[in-house]
Parts: sequence; C-alpha cells; structure tokens
Amino acid sequence: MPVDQIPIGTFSRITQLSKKALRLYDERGLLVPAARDICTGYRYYTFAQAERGIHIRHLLWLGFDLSEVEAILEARECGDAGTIRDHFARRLAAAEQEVGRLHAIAEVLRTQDPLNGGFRMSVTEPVIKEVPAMRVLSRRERGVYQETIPKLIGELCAYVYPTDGRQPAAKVAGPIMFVCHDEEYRETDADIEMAIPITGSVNLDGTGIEVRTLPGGRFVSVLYTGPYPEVGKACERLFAYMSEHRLAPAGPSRELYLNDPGLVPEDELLTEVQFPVQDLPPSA
Amino acid sequence: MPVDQIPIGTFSRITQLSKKALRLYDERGLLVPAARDICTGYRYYTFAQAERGIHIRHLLWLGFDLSEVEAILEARECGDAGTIRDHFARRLAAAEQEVGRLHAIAEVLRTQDPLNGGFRMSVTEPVIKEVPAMRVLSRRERGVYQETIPKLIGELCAYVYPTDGRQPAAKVAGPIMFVCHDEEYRETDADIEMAIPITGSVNLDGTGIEVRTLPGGRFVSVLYTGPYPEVGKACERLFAYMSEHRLAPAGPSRELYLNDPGLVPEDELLTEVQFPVQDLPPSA
DNA sequence: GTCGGAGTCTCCCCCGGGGGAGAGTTCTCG
DNA sequence: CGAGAACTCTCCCCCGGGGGAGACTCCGAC
Repeated sequence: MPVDQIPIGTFSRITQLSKKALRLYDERGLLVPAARDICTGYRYYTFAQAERGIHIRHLLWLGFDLSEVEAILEARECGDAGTIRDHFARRLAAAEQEVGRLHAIAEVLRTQDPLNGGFRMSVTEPVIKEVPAMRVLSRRERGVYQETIPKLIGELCAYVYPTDGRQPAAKVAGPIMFVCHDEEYRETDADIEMAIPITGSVNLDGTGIEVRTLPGGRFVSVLYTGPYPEVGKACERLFAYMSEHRLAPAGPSRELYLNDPGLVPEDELLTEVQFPVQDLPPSA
Repeated sequence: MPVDQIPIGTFSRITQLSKKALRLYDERGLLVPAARDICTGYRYYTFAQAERGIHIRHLLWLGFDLSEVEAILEARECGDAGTIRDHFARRLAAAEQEVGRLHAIAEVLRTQDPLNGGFRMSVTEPVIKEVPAMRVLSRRERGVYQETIPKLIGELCAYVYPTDGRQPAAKVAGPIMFVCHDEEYRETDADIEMAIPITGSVNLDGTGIEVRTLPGGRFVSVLYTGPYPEVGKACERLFAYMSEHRLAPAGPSRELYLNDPGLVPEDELLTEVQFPVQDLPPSA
C-alpha cells in the first residue's frame, strides 16, 4: 500500500473526483489535503480521506450542492440523523418534481411540430408571479363573449385613441385585458369586463366607462398562442396546474391580449391568461 | 396598444424572460433590441420581437442551451425541419436518460440510511473511464477464492515489503488487484491472478512471481463498499449498466482493493470493480 | 417646472466546475 | 546523473443567468 502521501492525481482516481473539483473543495474547506508542501504547493492526501471524498461525490451525485454536502457531512459526524433526513426529504421532493418537469418536456419534444416551435396553438408552462395592482379604464357589461368583447374593445379604443380629433382620454400603459367575473363558462349573459391599463389624468364623459384599480397579488399565468376560441386550453392547463400545486382561484381571471388581431394572423394571436391564486390548506 | 418602443421591463413581462437574460441575449446576438438609445443605452424592443423571445424561452425550457437555441431558430427560419428534428431527438434522449438518473437518485434517497452516507454496503453509479496500461508484479494460480486470494496477496506482499531485511523487490505504484480470468463464477479451480502495480526495476527470484503489463483501455467501474463476499452486487450493477448501454465485456475483470482489511472494519472495505468493455454493434 | 419614485444602465461576485495556458516539480528510464 | 515525460501549481475565461451596488434617466404628479 502506498504511504499516506497521495498526490492529487492518484487521489482523483481513487475518489473519482476531478482534480479541479478537489482543488475547489480544498479552497472551500470541504476536503482539505492532509499535508501540503509549503514550497511547491503540492497537495497530499491520506487514504483515510478517500472515504470523505467518496461521501462527497455520492452526495453531489444525489444532487446536493456543496454547502448542503458540508452540512450533511457535519450532521453525520454529530450523529444528527434528523437534519440529514430533512435534507433527503427536500431533495427527494425536488427530484420528483424534476421528473415531472422532464416528462412534460419529453412529451413536448415528442409531439411538437419542429417548424412551428410550439408557438402556434400552444400553451406555455404555467408560472407563478406577483402582479402589481394597476389603474385601468374599464367597461363592464353582460352579454355573449363573441359579440360583447369586440364591442367593448371598440368602445375603449375609441375612447383612448379617438378618431374624431378629441384628446385621448388617457395614456395607455399596457395591453387590453378581459376580466372574467363568472365562475363558470356561460354561453349568454356573461359578466364581461374589458380594461386598459392607464396612467395619468383621465377625462371621463359618462358613457359607462370608469376608472378603477385592478388588485395585484399572486397569479398563475400561461401564454397561449392561437385563435381566441381555443383559449380554453390555456385555462385547462392553469386549472390542472393549480390542483397539482394545491392552489385555489382567489378572484376573477384575466386575459391579456398581447397583439392585435388586425395585424397578425389568427394562429399567431398571443394571449396571457392569469388566475389570482391562494394556497389551499393541506388536506390529508 | 403601446407603440413599438417597449422598454426592457415591459418586454420582460411579456416574454417572461428576466431582464438579466434579455441583456445577455442582446450581448450574445440572440435577441437584439430593435432600437437602442445611443446616449442612455436604453434598449427598446418591438412587439414583433416578443414572438422570438417566447420561442427562446420555450426552447430553453425544453433544456437547450443558448447556442442550440440559436441554431434551432435559424434552422426554423430556413424551414430546415431535419436539423430541428435532430436536436429534438437528441434532447429527448438526454431527457429520458436524466429521468432514469433521477429515479435512481430518488430510490437512494428513499432507502438510504441517512447516517451511513450510502457508504457501507453500497455500490456507486457505474462510470466509464480510460485506464492506462500498467506494469505489475503478478502471481497467478488456480484455487478457491477464499483461500487462494489471501495466500497470493501474502506472497506478493512478502515480496515487495520483505520482513526478513531484504531489499524490496520493486516500488509499489498502486493498490493490490485481483484479475478474474474466469468467464463465470466457479467455486473451485478458479483462475486467479493477483497483481500489484509497480514501477522501477525489479528483482525476480523465480518463486512464481512475474512481471507483466496489464493492458489499458476503456473500463466501466464502480466502487463497492462492504464485505468482500458481497462484492457480487457491484458486478451485477456493472452488468446491468453494460446491457443498458450496449457494451460487452472485452477481457478479464479486475478488483482493486483500495484499503486494508487489517486496518478498517469489514463493512468499510473499499473495492473498485472494473470491467474492460467494447461497444456492441447496434441491433434492431 | 420640478421632484420623487420607478426604471434602466453597467460592473462585479456567485454557483460547480471544465478547458486550457504557462510555469514549476517530480518521477522514471537509460 | 541527466533528460524527458508526466505531474502539479496558479490564473483566467466559459456556461446561464441571479443578486446587488452605484449611477443615470425617465415619467407621472403636483
């Protein structure tokens, strides 16, 4: 057996940690060579250190980062099984979530038409985001989606982009939004609010348009690309996501129309669908 | 709709790409803002660019890196579906492999005793590595494992670490190895070679010890920790790995005894098991 | 007009190493 | 004992951004 004066290359072969990694662990204090030649700077390890090295490699392979590895090794020395179990449980949860994500990715890779980039007729992965409150110019009415929405949009646009030479009523600060006040889909008599984020002063003239503030908060959001009638796919996706993550709707959903039906073809229409959410208490 | 003069923050919200990322893509030429204020340096995007931004985000989410994203977007512009399909297929394979790895990780996280670090009685993930050829002092004999191996080790050790005051026969350059020349396990009459890597000159005195060179090449390797009799687990692991990766054994396997049974308890014994491998031709 | 807050700019450090340059050391063979 | 090979050292850039500092700029409200 070689004396306990193992240079880095040999130690690297024993532990299957790269020299680069070993130097890093030395620097980080995670695995400091037992001896160091003062004048040449050469690192020398002992055989006993190989065990720690292999522990480290194993924990890294499990997906822990260096600080976690350090914490786990320390806990292990103290015999503190609880801390380690915590780390393991967290890491396990993360790994399982990652598997879910990879399955979603694999599904897309298998089915997506390579040429359209998953863009047309597609729904992105839901994300959770904080949306600030915003002042909007709003028009709310009951009716049938296909008729009422374009009508209200027309009214709002006429208001902020007047064609008759009047001053614009306000400065537009974002895309046109649809706020859906119904709990469920209804063919007729839907409670429809269209809104445009604005800023600055406003001239109101009492044609049913009012200024209000849409509350901010935590939303789940997807981007949907494709014709409006199939935007429901995006909602389905959001609902699925919410149930997976134990979230409940906390208010009316919103759709943001990010481009202009007059300018782009129907299947390039881009809509962001947002749902305000709150945590559901964990149930057995 | 806002004029096509979208500052980075707004564009970030539209595309759900962070400002940091957008600045990086600008620098990398992946998504360069349509306009830039020369004196302030402010970036201004157009709405039309959002589509590209969302494409990029989608491809990144699929796990491509920036250069691949660039290649895919370019191929898409050219209508080159073949290239994209290639990328997708490769990425899909990688994702599936990653899922396998995560399952293995999850399994370990679920079952491993937190306090022993998966070290005792454990087998590491197989790795493929290049092993250089090495000169060894070798002693080969037929017999029963449990008897012959310790006997041969004793002879070799007596030879290189003489206790009778003679000069050591050679300089030791690595751990004691067992080379298994049998294709299959045999209880008796096994063809056993024990070897010690050496360097420098050798004094031979004809006691059945010879100097030879073990060939190098590509090996799959695992580290096994635990008592010798159960080292078979490591071999099982290697065979499973080889069949998964379409590899075939290309010679006798080796076991490297990395620490000393006299110094550490039985369940901390550390053994590296190596199999030389060659690619198997792909079959239907 | 002007003042404050929000937005933006650039620059630097961080992760966990890989790759490589350039210089110094150690080892091995003859 | 000497030459060359192999090993080691440090330093710097790369990935794909996140986090934050310090300075500038823009916009809305008064």
